[in-house]
Amino acid sequence: MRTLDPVSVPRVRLPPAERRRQIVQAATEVIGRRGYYGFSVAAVAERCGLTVAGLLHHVGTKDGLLIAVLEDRDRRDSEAVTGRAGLWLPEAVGVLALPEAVQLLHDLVQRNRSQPEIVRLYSMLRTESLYEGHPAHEFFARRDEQVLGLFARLVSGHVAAPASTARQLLALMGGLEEQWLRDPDGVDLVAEWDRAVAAVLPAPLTPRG
Amino acid sequence: MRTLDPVSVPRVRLPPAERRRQIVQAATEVIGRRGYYGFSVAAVAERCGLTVAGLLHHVGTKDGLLIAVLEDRDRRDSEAVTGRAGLWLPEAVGVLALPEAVQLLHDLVQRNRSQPEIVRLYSMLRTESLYEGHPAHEFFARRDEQVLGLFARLVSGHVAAPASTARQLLALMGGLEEQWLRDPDGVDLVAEWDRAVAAVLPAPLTPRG
Amino acid sequence: MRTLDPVSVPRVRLPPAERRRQIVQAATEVIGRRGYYGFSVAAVAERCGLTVAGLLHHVGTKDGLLIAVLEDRDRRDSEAVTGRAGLWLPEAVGVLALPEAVQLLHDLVQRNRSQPEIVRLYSMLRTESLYEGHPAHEFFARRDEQVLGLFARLVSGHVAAPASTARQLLALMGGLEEQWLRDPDGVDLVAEWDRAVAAVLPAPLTPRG
Amino acid sequence: MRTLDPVSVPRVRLPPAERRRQIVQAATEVIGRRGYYGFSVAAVAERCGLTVAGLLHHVGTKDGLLIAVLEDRDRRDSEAVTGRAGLWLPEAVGVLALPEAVQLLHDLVQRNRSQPEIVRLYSMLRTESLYEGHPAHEFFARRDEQVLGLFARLVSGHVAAPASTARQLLALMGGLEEQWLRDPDGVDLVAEWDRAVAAVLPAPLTPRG
DNA sequence: GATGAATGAGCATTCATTCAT
DNA sequence: GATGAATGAATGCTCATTCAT
Repeated sequence: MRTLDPVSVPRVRLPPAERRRQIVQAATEVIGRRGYYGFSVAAVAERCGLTVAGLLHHVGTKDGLLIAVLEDRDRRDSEAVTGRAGLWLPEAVGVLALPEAVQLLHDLVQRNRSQPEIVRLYSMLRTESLYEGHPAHEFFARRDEQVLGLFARLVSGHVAAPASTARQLLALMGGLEEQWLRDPDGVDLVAEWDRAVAAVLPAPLTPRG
Repeated sequence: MRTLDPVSVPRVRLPPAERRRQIVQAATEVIGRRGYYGFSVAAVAERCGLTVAGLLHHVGTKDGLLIAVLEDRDRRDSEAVTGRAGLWLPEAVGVLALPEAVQLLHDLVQRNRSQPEIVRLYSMLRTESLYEGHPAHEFFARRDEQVLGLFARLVSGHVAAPASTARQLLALMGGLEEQWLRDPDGVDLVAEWDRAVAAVLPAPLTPRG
Repeated sequence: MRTLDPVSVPRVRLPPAERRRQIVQAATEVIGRRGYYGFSVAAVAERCGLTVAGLLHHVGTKDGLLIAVLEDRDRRDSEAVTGRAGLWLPEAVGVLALPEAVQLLHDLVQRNRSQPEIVRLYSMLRTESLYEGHPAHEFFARRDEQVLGLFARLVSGHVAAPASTARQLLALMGGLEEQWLRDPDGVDLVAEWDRAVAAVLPAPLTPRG
Repeated sequence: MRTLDPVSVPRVRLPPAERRRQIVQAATEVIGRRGYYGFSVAAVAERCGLTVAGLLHHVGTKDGLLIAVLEDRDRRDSEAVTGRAGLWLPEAVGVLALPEAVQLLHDLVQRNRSQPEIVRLYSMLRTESLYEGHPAHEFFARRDEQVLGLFARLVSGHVAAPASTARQLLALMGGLEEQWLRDPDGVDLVAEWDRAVAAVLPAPLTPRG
C-alpha cells in the first residue's frame, strides 16, 4: 500500500480536543492531496499514530471525517472574520467603501498564503464537488453562492456589472492560488493578486501590508 | 458502490479505432467526475460494454488509460489549432495583433463551451496533479508553463506586465470554466469570459461570433 | 480452480496464539504441496475458516505468510535442539564422538518422519528457492551453509574429506526424504537412513531407538 | 507483471521444427525456475517472441506445454543412451560389471553437468509432483521406479542390499545436483559424485574422463 | 479512548483460453 | 503460422466498517 509519504507517529493517548485538532489537520493534508474519493481513512489514521478503528472512534465514518474537516474550517473562518463583524451576512457589507473592500480581499489572500494546506484542500474539494454525487456538492454550491454574493456587494456601485466582477474575482482568486500551489516559490501569490485586482477594479488603491 | 449510472451495452467486437475512441470518451467522463485516484477501471469498462480484462487489453494499466486519454486530447488539440498554424510554437505568436489575440482566446473558450466533459477532465486533473505523486503531475506542469508562455506572448507589447496578465488570463479561464461547470445554465461562459478580457486587457475589441 | 480439498470451518474469533498456530499449519500444508509461487493466500484462508482479508490481517502479505511459516519453523527447530544445547553454534559440536554424531543424525531423521508436512514444505521451498528471485532464496542458502558446516564438524576427524561427506549426508537426507514422501508406506525412512549412514561413515554403530 | 527477466526477442516467423525447439527450451527454463504451478504461458511466449495465442497455437494448452517439454526430454534421453543399447529395459543391464556400472553413472552425471537448465527442470518437477494433483505426478512416480530398478540391477551382486544402495545413489544424485545448482562455482558436481560413489560402492575404480 | 479481529465489497492486474481473422 | 480482441476466473491486496474487549 503506502499512499503519500508514511509519517510514522508514536502511538500515545491524547486529550480529546488535541486529538481532534490533530485528526482534522492530518485529514486536511491527505484530502488536499488525494481528494475525497482518493484518500483513505487509513492514511489519516497513520498520520495520527492511530489505528483505523481508533480514528473512526472519533469521527464515525469516512464522511464524518470530511464533515469534521469542513465544520472545523467553517468555525475557524468565522473566527477569523469576527473582527470584521459578521462579514458573511448579506446586509453587513454594503457599507464598505472601495478601498476597504480591496483591503479586505488583500487580507484574505494574504491569510491564505500562510496556510497552503487549507488552500489545497478547498481547491481539491471545490473541483471534486462539481460532480453531483460528491458529499460536499451542496456545501460548495452554497459556499460559492455566498462568496459571489459577498464579492458582488463589495464591488457594487464601483463597477458596471458587479455580478460579473464578482465572478472574475472568484475565478482569479482560485486560479492564482492554484498556480501558486503548483509553484510556491515561483509565484508571489499576494503580489499577483494585487496586480489582478488593479486590473479588474477601477482606481485601485495600494493595500497596506 | 455503484459508481455513476451504469450504461449497459451489448458485448460485441468493435473495430479497433472505434473501440479506442469509445474508451477514451468513457474514461474522459469518468475521470472528469471522480478524478484519477477516485475512478475505477471497472467503471470505464462498464461504460464501454467491456470486461475489465477486455479494457485492459487495450490500455494495459490504469495509468495507461490516463495516458491514452491525455495523448488523445493532445492530438485533437493540435489538430484544432492546425488551421491556426502551429500556435504552440514560441516563435509563431509574436506576430499577432491584439484584436487577433483576443479573438483567438474567445474562440478557444467558445470551443470549450461545446465540450464540457473535456473541460471537466482538465479541471479535475489539473487540480489533482498539484500533488507530486500524481501520474499527470509533470504533464500539467509543462502544460501550464506552455500556456502561460503562449498567453504572455499574445499580450506582450500591449500590457505592462505580460507574465502577470498571462497568469490572470489563465486563472480567469480556469475559474470561470469551473463556475460554469457548477451551474451551466446560470453562467454564460463565453459572455463572462469576454467581459473578463475586457477588464483585463486594454482597448478590447468585441470579438466576432 | 478448486485447490486442494476445501475444509470448511465455522467462522469464529480465535485467541491470537491459536489463530497464529492454525495459520502457520495451514500454510505449511498448502505451500508444501503447491510451492510459494503456486499457492494462493485464499487457499490458506479457506483452510482456516477465514476471509482472505481476515488472514491478511494477521500476516500482512503473501510474503509475510511465508516468513511467518519460516520463523515459526526456526523457533520450533531451535526449541527441539535446546536439549542438545545450542547445537547450531560452530564451537558446540567439535566435541562429539562419532557414535554421538550418528545418534544425533538418527534422531533428526526420526523426528522428521513424524512430521511429513514439514519435510514436504522444506523439500518444496528448498527446490523452489534455487531460483534467485524466490523470497526464501537467501534463507535457504544460509540454511544449507549452516547445515553443511554442522555436518562437516560432526564427521571431522573421522573421515578423509569432511566437507564432501557433509555434502553426501545432506544429499542423502534430502533425497531419501523425497523418496519417502513419494511412497510413505513403501519406504522406511529411518531404516534407509541408517543404512546410508552405515555406507558413508566408517565403523557405524547401530543407533538406539 | 514481469516475471523472471524479460528477454525481449524479435518477432519473426520460424519453421515449425525450430519453433518447437525454441518453445521447449524456453519452457524448460521458465518451469525450472517457477515450477508448473508458478509459471505462466505468457512468460514462455515472451521468451519466444510470440503472442500467447501464437504459443498456444503450437502446444494447445498449458498442460500441453508441459507434456511437450517432458516428451522432448524423454526422446532426447533415449537418443543419448541409444549407444548404450536400450539401457532402460529391465533385462539389458544385468550383464554389466561393476566398473562399467560406475562408469555409466559417472557419464550420466557428467552429462547432467553440461545441462543445468534441464537438471533444474527435473529437480523442480520431481519435487512439485510429489503432490498427487500435479499433472506430472504419475510421470515421475513411474520414472523414479524405473531408475531405482535400473540402479538396483547395476549394483546387484556387488552390494548387500541393492535396493537400498539404489535409493542411496538416487538420493545422492538428486541431492548433489541440487547443491550444485545452488552454488555452481563452489560445487564440483562430478568430483563430489565420484567421491560419493566411492563411499557407497565397494572397490570403486576411478572412472575415466 | 483505543485496539485487534474480522468481514464484504472493491480494486488493479494476471492468467489460460477461445475465436475470428 | 500467428495475431488481436475478448472473456471468466482468479490473485494479492485495500478499504470502510462493525464489534468485542
